[in-house]
Amino acid sequence: MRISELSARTGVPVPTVKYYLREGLLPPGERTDVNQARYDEHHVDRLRLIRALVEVGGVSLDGVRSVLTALADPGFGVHDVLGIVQDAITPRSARPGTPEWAGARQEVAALVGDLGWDVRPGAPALDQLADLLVAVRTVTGTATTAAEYFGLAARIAADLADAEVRSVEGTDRETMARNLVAGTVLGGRALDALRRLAHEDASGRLFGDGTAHPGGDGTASRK
Amino acid sequence: MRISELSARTGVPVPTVKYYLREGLLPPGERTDVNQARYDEHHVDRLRLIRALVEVGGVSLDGVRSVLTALADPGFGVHDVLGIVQDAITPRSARPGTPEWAGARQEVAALVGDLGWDVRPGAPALDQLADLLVAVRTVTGTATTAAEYFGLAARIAADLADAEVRSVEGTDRETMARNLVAGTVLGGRALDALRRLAHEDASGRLFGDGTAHPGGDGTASRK
DNA sequence: GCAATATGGATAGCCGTACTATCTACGCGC
DNA sequence: GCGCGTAGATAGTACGGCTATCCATATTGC
Repeated sequence: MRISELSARTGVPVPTVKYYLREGLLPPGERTDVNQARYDEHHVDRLRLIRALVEVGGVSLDGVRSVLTALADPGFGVHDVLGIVQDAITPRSARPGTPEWAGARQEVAALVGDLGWDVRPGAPALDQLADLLVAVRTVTGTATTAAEYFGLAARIAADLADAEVRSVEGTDRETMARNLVAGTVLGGRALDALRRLAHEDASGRLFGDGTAHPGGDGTASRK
Repeated sequence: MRISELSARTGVPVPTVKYYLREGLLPPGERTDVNQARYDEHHVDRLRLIRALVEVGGVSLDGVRSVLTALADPGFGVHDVLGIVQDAITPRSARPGTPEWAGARQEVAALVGDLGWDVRPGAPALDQLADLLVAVRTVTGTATTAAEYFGLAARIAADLADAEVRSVEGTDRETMARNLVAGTVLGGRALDALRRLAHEDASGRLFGDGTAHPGGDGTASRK
């Protein structure tokens, strides 16, 4: 197919497709002439994955590029691809170097050790957790420990992660890796959105003033 | 205190503090002369909250502004403030209007109804979940149902949300609301980071090749 | 008392990200 | 054979979040 059909099938404007080609997010089409190229289903899939990661997952184009590169390279196993996508979506820590940060980072490492999780010692998520611990202490003015603040969420995350990772098992490497990427990025957003809704429900039961939003019957039951 | 001390106490550069003042994120200091103003502890707290939300929480300045406005207005109850912060941090849906989206949105509403959650029918997180369902179907090429895809995460989110909301109870409105805001934003990031680590652990057990982490920062960028 | 520095206020400029527009030379399809 | 589509290149745009500069006035260290 030509670029206009690629655009029509995915809903991505032609100039944007050209831009992605320039940026190396899409492999060039098969050249049939000096100013003609042909694209195939693989391009459609790629483009759909890019848009899902960017629009719904909020991943930067730079992050998408490194993920796609790893996906396309059979030298990377499924587990390697996961590490790469995590590095691509984890914000880099802003304030390493202060003593309180170093302490927080230490606590995080200890917590992860206690949980028995086998993760890269340099995983950026560890730094991010240190950032978060510092931030929550600064904002609340309390001396919350890592175990207090992260404990419940960590146990819950372990259960969920197990189920999610197992759910992609069983197909070929490419499909597993792609689904693991989608699961990591989109699943993270989903969990966050669900948590917000659950917060709203819980907050309404605890702090609500009884004025149910129009359409509700005012009873605040659950489960 | 004067602006330089405010800057020193929070680590925020003076020009940025001025910018926040211009943008209405910080209330003006108490004027003592034609070109002198005084700031107090309240400004320090505000600034720390702003930086936590922006740097660690990834919230936009626009979102921060609406949150701070609601926090400062005693007319908003704790539950109202939560709704406002959620609206501020939930990305607006990109593709409403297509039939598949409408169907997904319908399914999401049904799922939330089944769970017995009492949430605003127009909560943006519901639209976001519809986006996610459409995206995951597009990427994987399967017809996953909302219950399948969201079910486990929803139950888990409910447990966690309950504990989190209860943990802010018991102080004055201002403190509760502030901690609920911080809990929503920072707690969401924390859960996401923990989930990534748990994914890494689970993936290593299932897909790992046994070669334990040999350094490397994992980034595979270009340009 | 006085120079050096800081302050508040305003305006303008910068940087990165992600596109979007325009231009050119050529090919395809009726 | 003529108009639209295409590939490729270059340039421009929009937005968010700062950063720099300027000015008139205050404060501070000596």
